[in-house]
Amino acid sequence: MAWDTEGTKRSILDAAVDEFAAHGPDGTTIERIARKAGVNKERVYNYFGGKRELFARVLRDELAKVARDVPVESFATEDIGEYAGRVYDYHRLHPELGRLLRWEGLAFDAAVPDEEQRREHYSYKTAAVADGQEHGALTRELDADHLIFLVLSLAGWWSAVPQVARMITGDETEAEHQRRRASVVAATRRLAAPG
Amino acid sequence: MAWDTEGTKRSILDAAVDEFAAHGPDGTTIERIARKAGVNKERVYNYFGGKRELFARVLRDELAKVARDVPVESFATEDIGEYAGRVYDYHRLHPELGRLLRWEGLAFDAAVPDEEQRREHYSYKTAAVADGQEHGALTRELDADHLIFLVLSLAGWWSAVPQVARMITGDETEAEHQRRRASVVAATRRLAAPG
DNA sequence: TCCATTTCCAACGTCAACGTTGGAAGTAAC
DNA sequence: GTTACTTCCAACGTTGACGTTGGAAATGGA
Repeated sequence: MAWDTEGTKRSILDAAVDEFAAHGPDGTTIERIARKAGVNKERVYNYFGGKRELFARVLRDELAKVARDVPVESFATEDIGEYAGRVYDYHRLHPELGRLLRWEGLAFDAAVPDEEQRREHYSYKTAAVADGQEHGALTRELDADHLIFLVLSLAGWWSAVPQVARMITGDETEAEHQRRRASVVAATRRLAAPG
Repeated sequence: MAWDTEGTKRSILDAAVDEFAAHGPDGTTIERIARKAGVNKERVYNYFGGKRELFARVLRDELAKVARDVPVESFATEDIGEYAGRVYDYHRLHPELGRLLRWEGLAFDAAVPDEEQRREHYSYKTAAVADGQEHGALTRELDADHLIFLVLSLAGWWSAVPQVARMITGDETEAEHQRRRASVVAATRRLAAPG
């Protein structure tokens, strides 16, 4: 039987996303990742170093995905409310990213990997808001960096404390998800409207 | 030397808050809690059952504290912006609660302890918003449950993903905290303003 | 076909947390 | 001071994850 190095790496990464998102850096074991991927755990150490490095790699990959799937140029031309709706949709469809970010915030906080690169990633979003403000499409009452951050909070908080969301709003039926999305869009527009 | 059962329990609970907030349910070990409290771990099992029960107890205590320290009756008479500011302040001063809630959301989600009691806790807040809406002090564009939830998101997101906040807004100086608080208050008012 | 290289795994020693137990030390009632 | 009870801990066996190692199986070039 032929080797399939790339396939093995892919299996490991896929399993790692699941495990890290589900159990976090501490709760995840290399053994489970390896078992789930159908390989020996030595492969994980050999290909990706330790747990920490693997976590960083997984997070980097997921951030690349969201940047690809929910792009934004400028809120001078794009509706920021609809953007927030798309972010909400993304979180709902791919809960992993948000979970990974929150695990990271809880477990690491300081000493985040790839910090410089990620700072740049966010600076594009801030620039898109600043551009919208300059063109009069968004309020100037809030600074651009805070405005984008708060918009992300409206879209992301639901999955950050899902148990609280459930206790306040009731169970997560499909109808409730629609209602939530509509609230996120409406709230974002209220937050960002000029004048 | 005399026994001090209550004191021992207090020490354990205090240590448990620190450890759980810092490391979460998985990352926390009963051994470390016991060591920090200066007692044998058998005491922990004897007084509080296992790790899970202790976590539930700690969270319950912290929720009682915030309910006491940031009370609210009705947003018909109280400014919801200032309320959000107080929630922000509370999170900044007592990061434990937010961290515990996020650990809980990540580690347990379904199967939250004391769910009924906590649902009631939140229903008071929703009622305060509904009252504000009935008196024309708050917008009716958003449902009361979603509005309070989103307001809490504006106040809480900063500590939920502190690393993201840092990358977007820069380091957490005292000035930056002031700016954040002001943004939370302003954003909440924009979100909730009637008409 | 032979040999160097790469991929892969079973098995290992180490370490730390789990939850429990047997009994010592302290307290209170009589 | 004897008895009954409570508080406390040292020590235990068990389990599971860590990261490593020695070598087997597969590959590809000479």
